[in-house]
Amino acid sequence: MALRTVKALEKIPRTTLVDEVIAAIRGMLDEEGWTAGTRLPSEHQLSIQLGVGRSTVREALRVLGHLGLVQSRSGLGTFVVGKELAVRHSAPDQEAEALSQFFEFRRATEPAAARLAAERRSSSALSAIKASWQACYAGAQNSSVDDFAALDFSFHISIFEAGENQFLIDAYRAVRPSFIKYVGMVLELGPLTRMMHFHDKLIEAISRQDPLAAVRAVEENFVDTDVRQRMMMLQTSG
Amino acid sequence: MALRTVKALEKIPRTTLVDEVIAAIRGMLDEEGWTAGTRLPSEHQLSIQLGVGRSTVREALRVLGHLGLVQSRSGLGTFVVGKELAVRHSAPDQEAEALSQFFEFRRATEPAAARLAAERRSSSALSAIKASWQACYAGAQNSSVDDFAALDFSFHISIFEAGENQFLIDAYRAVRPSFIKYVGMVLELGPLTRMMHFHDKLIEAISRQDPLAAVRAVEENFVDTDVRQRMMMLQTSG
DNA sequence: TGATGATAGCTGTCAGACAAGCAGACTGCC
DNA sequence: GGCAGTCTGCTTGTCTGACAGCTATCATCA
Repeated sequence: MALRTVKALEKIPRTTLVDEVIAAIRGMLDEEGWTAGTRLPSEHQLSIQLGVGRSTVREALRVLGHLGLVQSRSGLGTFVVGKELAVRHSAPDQEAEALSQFFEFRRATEPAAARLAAERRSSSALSAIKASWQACYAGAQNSSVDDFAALDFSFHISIFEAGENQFLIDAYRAVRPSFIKYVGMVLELGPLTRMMHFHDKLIEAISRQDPLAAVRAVEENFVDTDVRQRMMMLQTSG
Repeated sequence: MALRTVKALEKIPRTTLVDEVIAAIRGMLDEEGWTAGTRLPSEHQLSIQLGVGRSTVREALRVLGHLGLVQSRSGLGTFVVGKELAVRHSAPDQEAEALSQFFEFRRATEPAAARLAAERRSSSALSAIKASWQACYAGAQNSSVDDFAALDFSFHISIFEAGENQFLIDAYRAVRPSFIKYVGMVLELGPLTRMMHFHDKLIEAISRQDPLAAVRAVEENFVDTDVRQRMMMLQTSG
């Protein structure tokens, strides 16, 4: 179980300009008191305001549009669809809060996916799950934490794919970056053995098409995972 | 309950070029046998191949990147992250399948959101829920089906917001277009009365911070909603 | 052999251009 | 006065060309 905690030269953040603009506009939605229906500044104005090119603003707005936050209408402008969460509470341990929310999200979606997978899995989907699991298992020997988390994600998404629900698949795939980040964090605490066991049970349940057992396997994986507490441990130890 | 089924001039499709490119590339991921790690054609090549400008391709790839389907790396290219579902089964009634999947998705996410909302709702979040519900109720009198569906979505997303889980909020918001489409379809079958009742029970549960009752209310709303069967009715009646 | 530097192709970003959509003002007619 | 049609200015949608910065590859040289 030699997970190299390599932190290669402490990983320069290197985010893209578009992502920064996305974050900036999300921030505006929070703070400017814009309610649903408000018109945003035009792309041109935004590009000046933020000091970037119009194409950069467009790519950002396109993503926000697909997230359902804004809606662009040709000739009219871009409008706020929903309002963001007013205040991100508990600013001090924002990371811990996000981590906790992330596991809540998994807990909400994974049991449903496991059930669907057990109900519908084709034989090829089952092979895909097993293959991902093989790669995951092999990766535990000699991968960096992040690489292993990526393999673990592949395993989980393969279960969603076996469930054949495009909405759930899309929703889960969208959290891939968070998965890698947070699972990587938690992994350093070393709950690998239990996770391995859980994977085996889950695959077996899906394999014999037993939805109840699949759901149970997933839910057991979350039991006594008080993430916030772990986060504290991580913070004090690191 | 005068939902005008207006179908104003049967609604010209009018999709944007970027969305077509997104669909085209998703199709490629399906059919070209690209596995995770495969490099896509360069943006320049894609723009030629699809007969559009490079910025259009870029906006599409940016969205696909945020969906977690591809990943662009500066200087290297764009790579497939996960593989799409191999074959969308049951091509004949694809709409019915999507509708069914959509309600599966709601069923997976809404109970979790209801529970969180009941646990954490701030008083302002509760006001927001009640306000959305007022608008929704009023809209039932004199809105088009689509407008009403949009109001209903606002109501539901306000519950997610009260739950204060950014991952769930994002996931739910992303299905807004589908919500409006499919809820609009189902509404024409007229289960409005029951829905109204459900909304009342849910708000009450959240209001008195009773997670179990909130979850129960949401789940009752899905009981005996055999969506596929309804879809058939819709098809034969329309 | 091994380090070094040039190179070619890629994404990231920008600026400028034009088409098309839309609301509101404006004009001319009845 | 009322109204239909037109004009105008602003907006998004799309395309093009340009350049910077990144990276793997490969030839070059010590």
